[in-house]
Amino acid sequence: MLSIGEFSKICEVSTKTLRYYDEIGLIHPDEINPENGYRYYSIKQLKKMLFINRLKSYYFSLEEIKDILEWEQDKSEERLYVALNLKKREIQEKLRTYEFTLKQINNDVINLEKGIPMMSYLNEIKVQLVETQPMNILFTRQMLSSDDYTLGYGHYFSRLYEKIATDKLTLLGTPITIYHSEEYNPAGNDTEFALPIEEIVKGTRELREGLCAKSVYKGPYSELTSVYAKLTEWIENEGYDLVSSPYEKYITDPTQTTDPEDLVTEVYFPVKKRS
Amino acid sequence: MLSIGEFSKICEVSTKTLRYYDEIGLIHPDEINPENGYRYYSIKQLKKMLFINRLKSYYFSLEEIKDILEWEQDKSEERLYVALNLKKREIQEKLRTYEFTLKQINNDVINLEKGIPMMSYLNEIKVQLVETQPMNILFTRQMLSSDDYTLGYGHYFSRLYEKIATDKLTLLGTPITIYHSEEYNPAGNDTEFALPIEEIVKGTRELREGLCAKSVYKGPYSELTSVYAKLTEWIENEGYDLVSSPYEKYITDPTQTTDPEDLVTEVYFPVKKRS
DNA sequence: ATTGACTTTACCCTTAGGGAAAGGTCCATA
DNA sequence: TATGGACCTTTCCCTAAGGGTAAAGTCAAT
Repeated sequence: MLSIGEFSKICEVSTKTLRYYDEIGLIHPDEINPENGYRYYSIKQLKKMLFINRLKSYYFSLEEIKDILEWEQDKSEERLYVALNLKKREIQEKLRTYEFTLKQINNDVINLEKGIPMMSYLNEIKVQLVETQPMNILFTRQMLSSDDYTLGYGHYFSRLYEKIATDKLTLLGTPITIYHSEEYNPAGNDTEFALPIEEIVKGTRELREGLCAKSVYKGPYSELTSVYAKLTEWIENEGYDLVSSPYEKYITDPTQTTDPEDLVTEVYFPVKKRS
Repeated sequence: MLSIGEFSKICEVSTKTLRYYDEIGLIHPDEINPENGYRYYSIKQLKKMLFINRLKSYYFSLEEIKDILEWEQDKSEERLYVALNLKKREIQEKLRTYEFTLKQINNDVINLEKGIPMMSYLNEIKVQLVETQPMNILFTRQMLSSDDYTLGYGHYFSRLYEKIATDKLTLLGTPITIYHSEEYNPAGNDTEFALPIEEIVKGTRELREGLCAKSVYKGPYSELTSVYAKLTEWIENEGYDLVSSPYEKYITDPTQTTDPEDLVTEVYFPVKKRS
């Protein structure tokens, strides 16, 4: 039997950690002296502890590790195989987002080298007042959390495209997203995906004409927040009021555009002059 | 002036977050109604908030962001440039560790496909009892935290190699690391780097001969913990006692080996039969 | 005046332990 | 046998960046 200090030394895990793992039920000492509460670990527990360490190095949470350790012997290998593959994908996803961030930072660094301040692009966002035409749109409306956006967009738009194809409808323009939620809510936003088409059929509605404050933005979708801010600022300053849900028109096809910097999006805020 | 809800909606930041940022002094509302405590933000604060959001997306901590916001206007661009480059390197480092982890997971996945259980390599670690010869070593001894290991190793060994080169000494074998710390301590371990040489000069000492439990391990250094565990288990079972500090001999040169799986390391535990 | 939407503060919760305090225990040496 | 130092115990507070909920106050429109 090994005292907690000895076991700690062998596994290269602090005694604090061992006590914590005991507390959360991840690995209990083989024996506890009932008189003084001293923890004693057996040599056989080494393997379990090393396994825990390995899973930790794979970024499994302690909760996940606890689950894995509780799987029955006969099914554990297959389930572990599945779990490892899932974790692999998680890490690959993280890698992708880090790579994207690196690109973004690089962009700013290059700009700074040229003497362009980081947030100066805000001043480049121009707002114009336009009168839109009524538009017949094929739509689908959903509650979407911000995490699902990238996935959701592809999914819902492709369903709409599919319907157009199977029903032999006539596409009249680029995709549109309408944001119905009054305020930002990380849990989920009421979002409508739409495609302008010619035919009036079931599943279409009219997007009404009217006065809009409009901005055209070239760059990654992640910057669109700034466009919204700019438009809000503008209508405030110019004495307008928002009268219905803002919407975005994707001029470029994100699936066809390799560099996010080349994406072009139009943002519309339907407004009327404040009375 | 915008209420916290309106400001929250425009910036796509929750009101909770805004209150928290107020609390930690990251961004205070432009005005607070002294009667009811309501927070009011000005349109001008939008830019600041968007800047904070951008820095957050670059994985700056709120503490770091607070610092950045406090830099004086005239120096801020240069300092921001430096900070961005530092953060870039941080992210690149994370990318590298994630890539390494992916490799490791893949290794286990492939093994599982072949029906080899994840921790079975433990059973492959063989322990033998050997009698070592005395060795004259050129050494340097340091307190190293586990984070510094990879950097430290390169650094200290290259200093030793340098000395051998300048003093025209005769190298007799591969590098050795001796672990003097009795127990594992994340804050820092007493670590000795050594190279066996022929000449007895200032800065050399004798690594004494004697009975050792020895294991040879082929694979990444990150698995060496298991070898230590295995050796500890072995000396326990076979009735030996550790009599001085364990050491490692790096048979392959890590700077010359591309695949960590090919690294070969010998681990020695100086022992004597328990009386 | 009332209702519903909005806001306030306050308190507890999250991960994976680290640090420190106060006290009990073990073992080897004098 | 006493004692000192190393080791062990529990308990409490702390981390970063907010989320969730409750209780209470406030605003604007009907």
